[in-house]
Amino acid sequence: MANRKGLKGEMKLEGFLCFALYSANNAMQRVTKAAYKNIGLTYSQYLVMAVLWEGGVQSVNDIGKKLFLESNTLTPLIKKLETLNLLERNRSSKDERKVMVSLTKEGKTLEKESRSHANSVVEKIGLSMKDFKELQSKIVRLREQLVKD
Amino acid sequence: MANRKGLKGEMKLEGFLCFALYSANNAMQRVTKAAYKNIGLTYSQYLVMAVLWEGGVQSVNDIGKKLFLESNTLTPLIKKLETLNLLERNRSSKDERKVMVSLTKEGKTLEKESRSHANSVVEKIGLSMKDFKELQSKIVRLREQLVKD
DNA sequence: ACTCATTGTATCGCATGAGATTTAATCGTT
DNA sequence: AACGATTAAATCTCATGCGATACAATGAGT
Repeated sequence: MANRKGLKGEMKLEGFLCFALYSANNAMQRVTKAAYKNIGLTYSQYLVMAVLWEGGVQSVNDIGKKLFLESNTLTPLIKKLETLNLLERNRSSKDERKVMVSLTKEGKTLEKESRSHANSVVEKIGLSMKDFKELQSKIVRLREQLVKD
Repeated sequence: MANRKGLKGEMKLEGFLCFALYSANNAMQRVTKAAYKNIGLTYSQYLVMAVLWEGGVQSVNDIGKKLFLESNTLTPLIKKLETLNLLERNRSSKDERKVMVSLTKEGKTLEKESRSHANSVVEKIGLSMKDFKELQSKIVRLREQLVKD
C-alpha cells in the first residue's frame, strides 16, 4: 500500500477506465443491437452463432470458454436460439453430462446474411485498420489481466 | 460499399473489437462487483453515487447525461438506492417534471469508505499510469464515435 | 464395487440496459 | 388563454450476466 499520491486521484483514475469501458460497451451494444436486429438476433445471440459458424458442433462449455460465459448465462440464450430453429441441443452419448449444440440448416444459412450487417458496425466504429487492431489488442490484454486467478 | 478486401475478413475484424470490448467489460463487471460488494453496492449503483458525490443535488436526467443512461434504466436504480437510504428523491418545485436526487447523510459518508475498494480495482487492472490513461482516452474516443448522430 | 470429489448443465434470484409507450408538466405560438 | 409540441420520469417487456445452488454423470483413489 505504498506509493500513493492521494487516494482521491487514484479513485478518479480508476473510475475513468472502468467507466470508459462500461459506457463504450453500452454504446457498442446499442449500435450492434440496431445492426443485428435486421437478422432477428441480439449481439449475444450473434456471438453464439458466430462461435458455431466458426467451430461447428460443440458443447455448451466449449462455447462458454470462447465467449467467457458460463452455463447460467448460456443455457437460456441457447434455448432461445433453439426456439428460433437456428440450432439443436442434444445430450452427448459419450458423456451424458454434455449437451452438444449444432446448427440447423436455417442456422447455417444465416451466416451469409449476417455479413453485411457486421459491415455496418465496422463503418460506425470508423477507425483505420491500424487503430482498430491496436485498440483491440490493448483491450484484450486488459481482459486477460482482469480474468487472471 | 466500395473498398472491401473480402467480407469474411471484415466480419472477423468487426467481431474482434466488438467482442474485445464486450468480454473485457464483462470481466471488469465481475471484478468491480466483487470490489464494491463490500460496501453493498453494484458498480452501476456506485456510478450513480459517484456522480452525486461529484456534482451534488441534480435531476435524474442530469445523472443520465453523465452516465449515458436514460430514465428507464436510472429510475429503478435510483429507487433501489433510495431504499438503501443513500439518497432522496424529490420533485423540483420550480419544474415539477423533474425529480431532484440528493444524498442522505449516510450516502455522503459512503464516499470515504468507497475509496479503498476503488483502489483494489486499480491494482487488479495492473497498468502503468501512462498505459492506463492512454487506453482510457482511446476507449473514450471510440465511445464518442459510437454515440454520434 | 464404493465413496468422494469433480465436471457439465440447469435453475433461481437479482440487477442491469434498452425500446416502446404513458403520463404529467412546461414551453411556444398564436 | 388555448393549443400542440416538447420534455422529464416512470412503466412495461424483453434479454442479458452472474452468484449461489442443485443435480446427474463421470472420474479417481481405495
